[in-house]
Amino acid sequence: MARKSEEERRRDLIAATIREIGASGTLNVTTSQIAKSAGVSPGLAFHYFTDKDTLFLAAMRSILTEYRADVTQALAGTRTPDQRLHAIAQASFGMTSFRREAISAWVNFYALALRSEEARRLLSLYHRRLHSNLVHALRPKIRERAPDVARRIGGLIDGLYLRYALDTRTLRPPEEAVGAVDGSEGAQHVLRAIAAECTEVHENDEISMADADPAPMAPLAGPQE
Amino acid sequence: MARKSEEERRRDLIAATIREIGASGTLNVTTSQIAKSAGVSPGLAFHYFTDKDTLFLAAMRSILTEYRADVTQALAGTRTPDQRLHAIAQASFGMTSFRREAISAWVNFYALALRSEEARRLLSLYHRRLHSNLVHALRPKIRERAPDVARRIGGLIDGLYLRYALDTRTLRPPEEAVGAVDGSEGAQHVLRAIAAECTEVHENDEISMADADPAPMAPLAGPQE
DNA sequence: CGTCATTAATTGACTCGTCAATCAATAACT
DNA sequence: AGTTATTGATTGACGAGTCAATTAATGACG
Repeated sequence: MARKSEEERRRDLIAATIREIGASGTLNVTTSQIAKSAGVSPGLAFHYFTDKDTLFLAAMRSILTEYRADVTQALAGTRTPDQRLHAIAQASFGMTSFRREAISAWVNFYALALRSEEARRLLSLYHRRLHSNLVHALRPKIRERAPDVARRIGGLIDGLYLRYALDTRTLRPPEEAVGAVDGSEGAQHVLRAIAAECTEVHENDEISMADADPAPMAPLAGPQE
Repeated sequence: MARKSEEERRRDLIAATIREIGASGTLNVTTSQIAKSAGVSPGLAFHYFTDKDTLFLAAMRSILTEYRADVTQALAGTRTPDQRLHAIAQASFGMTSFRREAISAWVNFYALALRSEEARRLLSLYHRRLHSNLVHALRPKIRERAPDVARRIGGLIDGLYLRYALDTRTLRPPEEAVGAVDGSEGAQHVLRAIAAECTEVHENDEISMADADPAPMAPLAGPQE
């Protein structure tokens, strides 16, 4: 047997992949670069991963796992629905997701989803988890309206993430993060949107008694939930 | 002189670029492919565009121009703020933006923004235009809250676009658009979010008289506007 | 404790294909 | 005849994936 365990090598290679994608901003990174960054020979990457795409997907799974851990941790101490919503917003715009490496991985991951079924599966897994977390936190506040609202909030999180992540000020790899945009502003926006949605639901509930709107907001059922 | 005017050739090449990016889902398209698709020899692309990235950016500018024309047209006949908001939502999720080619261009464009300053400039141009349109339409309804709300609605549009665009059902290039997801659902969501935001603003205005909240929603000033 | 055989990780030179960009030749036009 | 678009063969570089050789472990046996 040789130096390191399979487990460790895979981790090293995945970490190197994320690092290199982060540095270059592209999936056009050579396996040699990645191997070098991981401190191994070019050939070894193919011993552990069948091809480049497999390696990328493994890297993306790793990013998703990190994000998931972040969310889980943030949700851990929460008791109220509002705390849970706050936790989700914070985690989505937290340092973990705003490292240049994570941004690069995410954006290129979206592009990969255009041509890789597996990437799309992974993406929809993320979507479902986020949606489920949001619904769980929203249900106590707005009952059956939770799924519908959650779909918008999920979209909002992704959209704002992309905007802040691709802001010229956020990028710039060196530590000269001068006017750096962190995610907290994004999290603020998300919480306001949630507040607005919840206020409106309550408003409508009160009014609908007197108003008797025949079809107050049709279902708009989505794929899951 | 030869067959076609410079103007025409450029258009052909740009159209071919968009077509090929759409077909492959990647920026990894060879200039030969593009040239062939445009009906010219491989070398000609470099006569009109200095290099590949320049060609991509020209293609993206073309997509943005199309989108802009769509929005402009949709806004043309409008009289009320609500009509304007409806027009923006419709255009953002209209057929123009949901062709596979446009989706592919957009998603890869986001990825390009990671490494190209010029792409980022273009992206922020799009952001500013959208924001400005939204503010213009929202101002009559919610006055000074328009810019803040517009930022969220803009983010929501982008996020939902990405979600519907990358939905497995939306993709699939052939015309077997069976359970095809079109954008209208996305547009519905955007309009609901706007409704919620506006309701909340009015709600707050009424309440704040009696309630006297010391700092009701701090400014959250953004880069533009 | 050595030493040798076995097993498996690791290496890195190599193959084979690909592609961006060039450029000398040519065709189309005035 | 002169000008300019257009061609397409070519170059030079690069990169994914392979593979035979090498190295490091393990343990069996003396």
